[in-house]
Amino acid sequence: MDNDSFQMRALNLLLQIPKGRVTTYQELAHAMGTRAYRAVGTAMAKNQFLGKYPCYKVVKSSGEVGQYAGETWKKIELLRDEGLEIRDGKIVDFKKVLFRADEFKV
DNA sequence: CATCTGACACAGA
DNA sequence: GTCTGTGCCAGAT
Repeated sequence: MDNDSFQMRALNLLLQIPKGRVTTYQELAHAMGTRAYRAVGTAMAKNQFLGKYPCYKVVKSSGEVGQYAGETWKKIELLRDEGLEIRDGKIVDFKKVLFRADEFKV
């Protein structure tokens, strides 16, 4: 199915993130039961099903937006469309909009 | 099988 | 709070 690879599992979890909320590579990996936060980012970079999966909702644990297909500005614009406030590349009230690992559906 | 890479995270200064 | 170095995992070479 669409859930047989590490990458697909990560992308699938993105669909659970409500509008106006974001998650981090760390939390996302933790929700998958692994510590491969590096691999999560790498997986996204190799395959972005932009439009299919909201990969722009995945940011760094520090609250910075992070990279996005070499066009970080676009990631920021998309996040702003979600209603998020971004200040100098960092999400305002980051903790408020953060979708924690334990919030993901079991 | 060995080595490098990367949309990251954490510890130390 | 910042900056630098090291560790991490899965996939690619």
